[in-house]
Amino acid sequence: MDRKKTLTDGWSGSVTLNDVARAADVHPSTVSRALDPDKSGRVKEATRLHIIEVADKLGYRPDLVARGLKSGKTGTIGVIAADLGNTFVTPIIHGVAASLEKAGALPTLAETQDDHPRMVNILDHMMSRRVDGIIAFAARQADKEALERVNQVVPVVLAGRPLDDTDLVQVVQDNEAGGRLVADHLHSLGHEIVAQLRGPADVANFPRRARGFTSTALAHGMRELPFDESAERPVIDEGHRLMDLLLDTSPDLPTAVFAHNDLMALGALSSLRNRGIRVPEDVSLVGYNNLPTTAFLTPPLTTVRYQSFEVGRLAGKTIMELLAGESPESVLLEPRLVSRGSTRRVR
Amino acid sequence: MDRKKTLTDGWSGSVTLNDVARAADVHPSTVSRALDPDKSGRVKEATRLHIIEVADKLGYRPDLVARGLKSGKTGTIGVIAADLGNTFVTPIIHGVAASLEKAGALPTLAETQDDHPRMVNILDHMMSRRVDGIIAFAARQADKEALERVNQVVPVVLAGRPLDDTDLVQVVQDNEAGGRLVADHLHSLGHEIVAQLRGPADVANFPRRARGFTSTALAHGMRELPFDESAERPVIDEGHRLMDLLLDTSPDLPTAVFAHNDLMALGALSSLRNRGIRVPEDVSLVGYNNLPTTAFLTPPLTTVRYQSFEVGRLAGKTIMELLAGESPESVLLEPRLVSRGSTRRVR
DNA sequence: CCTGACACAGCAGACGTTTGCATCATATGA
DNA sequence: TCATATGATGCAAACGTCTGCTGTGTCAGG
Repeated sequence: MDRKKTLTDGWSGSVTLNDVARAADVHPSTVSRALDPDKSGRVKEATRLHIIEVADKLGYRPDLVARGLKSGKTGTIGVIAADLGNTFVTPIIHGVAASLEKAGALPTLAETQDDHPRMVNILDHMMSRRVDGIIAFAARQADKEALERVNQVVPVVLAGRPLDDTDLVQVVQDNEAGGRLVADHLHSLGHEIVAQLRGPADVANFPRRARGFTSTALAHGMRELPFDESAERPVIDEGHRLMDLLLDTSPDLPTAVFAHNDLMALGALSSLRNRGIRVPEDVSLVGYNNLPTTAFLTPPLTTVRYQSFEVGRLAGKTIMELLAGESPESVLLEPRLVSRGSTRRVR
Repeated sequence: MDRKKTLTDGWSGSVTLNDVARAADVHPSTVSRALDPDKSGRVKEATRLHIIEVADKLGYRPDLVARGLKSGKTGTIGVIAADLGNTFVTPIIHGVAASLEKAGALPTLAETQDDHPRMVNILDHMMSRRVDGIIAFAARQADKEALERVNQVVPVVLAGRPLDDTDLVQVVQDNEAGGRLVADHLHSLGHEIVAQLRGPADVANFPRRARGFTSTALAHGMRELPFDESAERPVIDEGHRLMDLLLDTSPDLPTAVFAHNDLMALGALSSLRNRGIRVPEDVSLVGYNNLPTTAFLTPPLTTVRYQSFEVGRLAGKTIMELLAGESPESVLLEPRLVSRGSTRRVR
């Protein structure tokens, strides 16, 4: 029953239901029913075939805008990222797009740049566009209330970035477990003096990683250097800055450093290099996210795999389920440590 | 989870022009005019202020879907990528989003996976959604006809990936110049036997890079090893495969290899490493695109800077100009070589 | 006072679909 | 053969916004 008209077969511009109706000598409503798979049982088979033939010949394509106005559903999901320049988000978008496509929906994209007023504007704009739902992987704690308010009207799913104290459905990784994995790993290599380069404190991922790491390090009897400075944004430059700061202010040198994401690890790496500190001979280094290119660094970066594509895919799936009236649970994905050359046994 | 509409908040989506009209005790058309900056001169100042006040109090938000049906403009630009998993496209999307936002438009995203039928489906779907224009950075030569047909109805801009023999507006880099830069660079380092790892032949970028490289190499009297195999897709694995193939089949070893993009260069790098061939001591390696992490490889990768963000930004700007009835020219950006440690002087 | 100009606001018909209801013809059962 | 059920289609009213036209008043000029 593949009666889909493709552009390459010839596309006449804007043929409406009425045009088809006139050409097929029936009423527009009959055309509407004939073309709707759900309703087509209510039209005589012969009429239906005739209408379909005429529609095809004319190159009719339904106007999804008009349908959206009538039905209240636009088939569009708003997707909100913090920073499209961060390669971490690409796989998430990728996953979302793949997932939505199955349902015939399309993502529409905006970027908050981690700015709360911008987030509010974007939500406002998307509501005006009557998106059917929203997937946000840009949530900061400050955005919570606005997101929850939107959720009264259309489903909202948080992806990649969790939020504390909210009932919003979330599809995220267990960041605390991730932090624990890193501490376990370093402990198993014999490290005793460690430090963290923290990501922004109001993006819940980072405090959670920190918490998991600290508690486990403590449990193992490791010493974590007190260093509470955190990055403005989780980017290369900030990793560099924090590493410099740590080296300049700390009386002791850690034998291992946990940077809260791979980009910050990169910055830390170049900071260390600049000072002639070798990785992993002098200091072991761990990142987070497992960006595709980290395996090709020298040394290859030990990191924590973040299933970004999977997060996106599940977020897309989840929002479609919400739209279908189901009640999907939040998802907490398990992290996995990827041990490579940037960490090494001490002593 | 309970998802009933609450009609008491600003985003309920149920406050219409009619609601405002009723509350302000005027006709809907008057509200429409009062709220339209262009038409507001046709409404008495006092009435206008009153209407605005009421609209604000009720939290009125125009329904962009209804407006779109009436006006034929949706404020949405279709953005078509080949592979959202390729980090090369992120900055382009980023640039597009930044540029559209200024005009109050929003990108809506789809992915062809470099498959022609999918491209046709996507175009079809986007036309149904009545996008105002389309930016494609996924164009393969096979897609040309379909894209040109769409261009009869709404403006189409090609970004990042050019097309041969078309009148479509393009915002791309001068890939041939890029290829020339690489050959010049290798020549200046004294290389005489070189080879290319080619990207897919039907993505115009790659043959152009090849052409620029080959002609300049020839002009410099360098010898290019005959190796016509090209990658199925411009990804890490394919770079690895091609490098293996070259090493297995070529009687001579090149002193320098030009991989058509950074990801392929990464693959080539690991292929070389596996065989104990050192970079750059034994073979110099050049990539293309200047992905953010290439500078952190060991050795840091010599590559060609592709201004992806700028391409996206200009593509967005261009399509808005087309929508405004202007006639923007195609843009050809100049590449720049970024010389780093993966290439070295021979002899 | 009358006429015309003008400023303001209402009216109603689109835009392309969907859908409850009405209508008509035909088939069914007694 | 009549009444009723059934099946197929037409009718028209929406969805929320915009806009050309049609009234109203008010005011100036004659």
